[in-house]
This record gives sequence, C-alpha cells and structure tokens, in this order.
Amino acid sequence: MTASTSDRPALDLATIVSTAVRLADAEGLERLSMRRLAQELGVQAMSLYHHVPNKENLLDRMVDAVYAEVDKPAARGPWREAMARRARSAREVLNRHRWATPLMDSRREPGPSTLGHHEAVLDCLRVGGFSVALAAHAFSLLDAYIFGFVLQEQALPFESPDEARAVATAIGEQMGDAYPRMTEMLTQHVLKGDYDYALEFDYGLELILEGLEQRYNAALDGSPATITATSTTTTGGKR
Amino acid sequence: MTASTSDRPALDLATIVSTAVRLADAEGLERLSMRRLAQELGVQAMSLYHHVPNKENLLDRMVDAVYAEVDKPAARGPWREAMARRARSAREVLNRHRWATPLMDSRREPGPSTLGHHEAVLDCLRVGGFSVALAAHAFSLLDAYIFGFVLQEQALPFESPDEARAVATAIGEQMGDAYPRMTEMLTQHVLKGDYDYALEFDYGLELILEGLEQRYNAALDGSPATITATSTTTTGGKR
DNA sequence: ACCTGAACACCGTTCAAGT
DNA sequence: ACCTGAACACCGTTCAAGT
Repeated sequence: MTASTSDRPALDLATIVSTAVRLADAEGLERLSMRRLAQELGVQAMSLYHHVPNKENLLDRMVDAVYAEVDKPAARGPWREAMARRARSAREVLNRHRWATPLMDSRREPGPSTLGHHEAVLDCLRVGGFSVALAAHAFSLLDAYIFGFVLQEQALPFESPDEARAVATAIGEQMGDAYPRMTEMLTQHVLKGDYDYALEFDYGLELILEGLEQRYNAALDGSPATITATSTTTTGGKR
Repeated sequence: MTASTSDRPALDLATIVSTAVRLADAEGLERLSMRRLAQELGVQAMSLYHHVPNKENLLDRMVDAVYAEVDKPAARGPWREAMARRARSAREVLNRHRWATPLMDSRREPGPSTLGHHEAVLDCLRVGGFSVALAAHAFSLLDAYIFGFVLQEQALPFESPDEARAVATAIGEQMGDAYPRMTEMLTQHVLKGDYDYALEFDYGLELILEGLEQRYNAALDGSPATITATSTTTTGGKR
C-alpha cells in the first residue's frame, strides 16, 4: 500500500493534494492525518510542512481541487440549461468526494478553481440577461440548494432505492405510532417505490429554475430600465 | 470560570449537554473536548463516560437540543406562513449556535426533538392538503435550502452589511480584473448597499414557497383523485 | 532547498481501581 | 452507582539539526 522510499516521485504540492484527496475518498476525512498522508507518500510527516503551511491550507486546496471537477457553465447558450447542468455536475462530483460536501460552503480561502467557477456562473447569468441583483439572488439560491441537498442526501442511511425500502421497513416497525406522518411517508411513499433521490434533486432544482425564470421574465416585461442596463452586456459579452 | 469542586451540582446528562452547547457557542466546536468539558463541569474527563457512551453521542444530543429551540409549525393555520416562520426560526437558531449548522443535516441518530420537529412539519403540510408525495418534495426542498443557505451565510467573512462593504472594498482592490463579474457584483451590488443577507434568505424562501403553492394548486385543480385521497386528512386532522 | 527526529501540548477512550 | 488516575494510541505543529 505505502509507496516505497526508493522510488518516491519527488514530493511536490500537486501530488500531496491529489494523494490527500484520494486518501479522503477512500477512508474518509477523519482518517486523513498529516502523519497518515505522509506515510502514504513514503515520507515523514514534517516534510509536508515544507510545501503546505498547515492542515487547514491543505483542506482549502483539496476543496479547490474538487471545484475543478465541476462543469463550468458556458457563457453562451441558454442559462437555464447551463445552470441545471452545473447543478447536476456538482451533485455528482460531491457524491464522488463525500468528505468535501460539508467543507465546500464553509472555506474562507477560495482557490483559483473556486473563483473561476463562480465567475463562470455569474458570467453565464449576466450574459443571459440577468441584472446584477437577480444574478446575486440566483447564485445564492442555487448554491444553497445544491449543497444543502447533497448534505442531506449523504446523511441518509441508505444509498439506493432498494436499500431505502429495506431501511424504511425496519424504521417503520421500530417507530410504532409515535410519528404517524413519518410512518405514512415511509409506507405510502418510500415503500411504494415513488422515491428516488436523483428525481428528488431534479424536482427542487426545476422548481427553483422555474421561479427564477418567472422573475427574469417579469424584469424583462416590467422594467425596461433593467433591460437597457444589461443589454450592453448581453450583446457585448464574449469569451 | 470553572465550577469549583465543592458546589458542583450533581452531574447528570442534561447539564452535560447544556454545558457542552454553551461551551461550543462560546468557543467553537473545535475547542469542545471531553477533557475541556469535564473541566468546565468541575469533574474528571472520564466521569462523562458514565452518562454518555462517546463523543459522537454527545454531539447527537447537542444537535437535538438545538432542534428543540426551533419553532414547530402548528398543524392548523395556513401552511405557507407556518413554513416561512419555521424557516426563519431555524435560521435564527442556527446563527445562535453556529457550530451546529454543519452537523444538523448530517447526524445519523436523530433525537426526539428532531423527530418531533419533522413530524410537525409533515403534519402541517398534510393537514394543509399536501399529498404525501408533494409533502416529501416540500420537506426536502425547504430543508436543503435552509441549511444550505445558513452554511453559506456563516462562511462569509463578515457579519453585517457595513462589514460586507468594507470587505468588498478590500477584496475588489486585490482581485484586479481577473474576475470581472465578481468585481461587478461587489461594486454595483454589495457596495451600493443593496445587500442584506436576511433579505437574501427571504427572497429564496418566498421563491420556493411560491413554487410549492403553484404545484399545490395545480394538484387541486388537475387531479381530483389527489383531493379525495387527502381530504379525509384535511377534515380529520386534529391536535 | 528539502527532509528528519525528538519533543510539546494536546486528543478520545479503555481499564482497573477507588468510594 | 458514580467517579478517578494512569495509560494507550493517536493528533497538529515547533524546533533544531541534518544533507
């Protein structure tokens, strides 16, 4: 498992970060210690501090590496499809790197991939005709939903609709009649198979996108001032 | 600060949990160790293990204590106002217990207050006329938004609109022109004072509630079968 | 410049022992 | 029943020393 000391491939920042990501993927964040990571790299723990100031900074870089995997929306093309695609990509990436989900929204030092991603999202919305204010709303709302949903999803004690039914049966039996509405949901919804977390994600995502589109259209109809203010961007935006 | 050994008030589970919550509120979750908590209680670290099996279980109980502070929606009365009130209450409570936010959605052992809260939410929606399926969607969507938003909010490097403007100025200067859309948002939106995170929360919340209401009404109009199926609950629901 | 060994000040938890 | 002291197997990080 551990790389041998002889053929270790010249420790550098990139390999440290990618090894850390791989280790967290495989064994979870709580098992990622500086000592354990160093061992995986065939090196002493203290060598890491030559490339990284501390563990927090390493976590920042790991989160940025995850952001780099998320599809960036293209500036051209319809914003609604671009936002939907980006949201689904983010969910998929976070489910490949479960340790990252609680960290994504809470890092104070965004890296270049994070900033580049955010910039691309804003650019897509603004080129698509969103006012600055509406773009801010859209950004906040979509990101809150995406990360909140995935956090929720990953806390569930099952990973597939089949497992969900098995767990629901077990819980339903032990819960008795103290929580009739939760029991009802388990028996009439989850157990009937009307339950798929990928569909659940899309339901909320489409509801939000629809709401944003309504407000987008209302701004187009209602206030020509807004249109004029953004139209320079709409026609002038280029890659 | 530390309670003296003489007048320590008979260690029990309730005081352990409430002291842990107070300690985490005051100094953050990373400073809450079993040793530190014991010290605060005027007791040896190992005494805690007589009341709590391990630290994870203590965290479960702390999260449940936070859930107990969130307003439960009443079963009677309009669902939309009840859901809005609960969402704002949750945000407020989480901002009093910042350490809890990343934990709320990710605990695997829900306590009685957590289950009671979820039950009350489902009951309010079902009594209000939601089908089981629509109640499931509403629950998932609202919770994802609430926790995702607060997580995002708490990661921001400022706590007031005034601080936000100060930070935006500093960031704007150091960012240069690498991220024009983000710069634009800082200068034209945040710095103009059009930026208040409480309003931002309400914007997304109302958008989601409006979307749910549209789907609720569509179900009432479109499929009389759904109405019949839920109407027994609507009339039969009692506290 | 890059890596290391020993040490410091911590962790959560087990265990045998005290009252 | 409830609490404790010592110990185990860990942490992140500092520091002085090696090459």
